[in-house]
Amino acid sequence: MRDQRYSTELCPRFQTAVELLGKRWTTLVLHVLLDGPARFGELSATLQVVSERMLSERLKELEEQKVVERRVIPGPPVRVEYRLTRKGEALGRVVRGLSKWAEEWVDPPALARSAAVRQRG
Amino acid sequence: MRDQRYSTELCPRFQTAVELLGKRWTTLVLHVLLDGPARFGELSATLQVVSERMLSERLKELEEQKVVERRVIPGPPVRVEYRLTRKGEALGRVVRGLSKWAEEWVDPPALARSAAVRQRG
DNA sequence: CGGGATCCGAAAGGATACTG
DNA sequence: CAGTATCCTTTCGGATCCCG
Repeated sequence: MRDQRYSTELCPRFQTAVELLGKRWTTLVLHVLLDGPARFGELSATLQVVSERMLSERLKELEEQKVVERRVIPGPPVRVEYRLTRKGEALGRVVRGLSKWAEEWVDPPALARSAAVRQRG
Repeated sequence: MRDQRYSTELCPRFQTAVELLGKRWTTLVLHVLLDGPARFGELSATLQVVSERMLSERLKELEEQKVVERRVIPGPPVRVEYRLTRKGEALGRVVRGLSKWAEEWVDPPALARSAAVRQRG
């Protein structure tokens, strides 16, 4: 039965998750890190649509939430590697699920366009 | 191997999915609809943190993406019911996955640091 | 290389009032 | 009941410059 769970407080844990994945780029960053650890520069190069400022910000948030681990490799030049924690891998599986859903249900030509979106069988 | 897939174009389908779930409240709405069809007023009452304007906007987007179906029940009073489509149920399973992740990995005390729910005063 | 600090326009979203 | 319209504040995020 639907109740008041979401009234003012929501399920706090779920909300934390929502706010995390809800932020722009976060899901993309996680998706890339699913392929393995990467350095800041790599991430930045791979995710060219994401500015360095945003990338930095998102990584910091993910680190605070213990979703990614930041490892400094002494230099020079200093290198910094980011990798998913166990918690992050678990979240990554959710991201994979989203990715799968997109492959299965979102058809390429339609996208955000209006027009006729063909429904699958 | 990590490549340029995300350079400027990204995987378009995945990006569509990200933009959908990424919008504030969308995930919450889907989570509620997982419990079954609901009318606008019900959704609004359940999701008290979400303004009617936002709820309306998100529902319209979800409808355009064929994630939810809008059914008008003639009145008066006119009633409008929203329910997940098959596509929506599939996406809902992703949302459930996120919910599960939150239950399993997000510890309650940590939530205070994350931007709290905007209390309406 | 891997960021942080600042500025500023764009966009999201809340409050309120109104409508069919 | 199920939304719209309008206004106005808050936040987001891109650009740019700087630093260890």
